Amino acid sequence: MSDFVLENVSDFHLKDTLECGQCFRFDRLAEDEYVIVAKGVLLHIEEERLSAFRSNIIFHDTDEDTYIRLWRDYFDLDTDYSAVKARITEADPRIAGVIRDNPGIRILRQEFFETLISFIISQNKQIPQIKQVVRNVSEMFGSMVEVPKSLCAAFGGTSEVTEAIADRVCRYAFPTAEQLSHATDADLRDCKAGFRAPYILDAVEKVRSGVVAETELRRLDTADMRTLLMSIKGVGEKVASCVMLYGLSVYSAFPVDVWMKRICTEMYYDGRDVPKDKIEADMCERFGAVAGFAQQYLFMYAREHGGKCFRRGTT
DNA sequence: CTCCAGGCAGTGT
DNA sequence: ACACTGCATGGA
Repeated sequence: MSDFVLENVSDFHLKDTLECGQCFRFDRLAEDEYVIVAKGVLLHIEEERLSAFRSNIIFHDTDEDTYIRLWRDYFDLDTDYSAVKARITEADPRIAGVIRDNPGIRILRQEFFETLISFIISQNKQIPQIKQVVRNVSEMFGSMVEVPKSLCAAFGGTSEVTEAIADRVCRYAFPTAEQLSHATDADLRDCKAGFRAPYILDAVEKVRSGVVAETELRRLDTADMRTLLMSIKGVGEKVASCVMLYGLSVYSAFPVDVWMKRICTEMYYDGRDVPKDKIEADMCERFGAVAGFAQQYLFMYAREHGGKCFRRGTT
């Protein structure tokens, strides 16, 4: 199978989109080359930067039909990000600079169940550790995915999966609710989920039994959607917002975590300490239907700038 | 060693 | 309504 190439794409930067904290199922091969596992498929993807704002995107070993069926939706390529950016900038002109620093971030349209479990795992953990636990869970309970030929070639092999690939790349899809229903508390602790193990079990049971069903969630308005999600143990305000934004593509959601609180108190409350739910309500009012996009640009900004300051302070 | 990490549930006022 | 604490695990 040959590659599918999307030429001269704007508002798309693979690295920033994957590494802005919304997704945990990718492995980096090189600066602009990644392996992503989603929708039960392993994607070997590469970006060729033409300029600061334009790229070719190479979907290795992918035919056009698969691109249309899976990846166009996953990477949100039908959304006009210049319009999104215009609406954000209209709501707060100061964010223009933040967007200019990371103009290629997109909100991935990820799968609901995987997003739910992943963000339950995310609480009180750092991103590399979240990735590791999600990978452990996938390897223990998920199905193995097919490794494309281009990936073997990238590792110097011909067609067989080498040790190097197995080591660098997760080759297991995230498990379905049915598959995860076989997990015990001890299994999940072996995956290093720690105290989140019972939360995962509750989420799996509610999804598998239909108490929390994706189709029903999508029918509900955002308030009821959020309430239903929060009926799961281990799902609070922040995790519910993340599941809505990343796993159900509700772009009016605005997750507020420590980073978001940090930057919002600086930008909007003159450094005063404001509760997170108040911040969330205010930002949703300000940014409306594009709040989720605004949050993602701000998150990247907070992590880069805030992170640097902290590292300078401690070393 | 201690402290903290994309929080949340449980318990106390 | 709000403040405080414990929580598994690993890295700084």
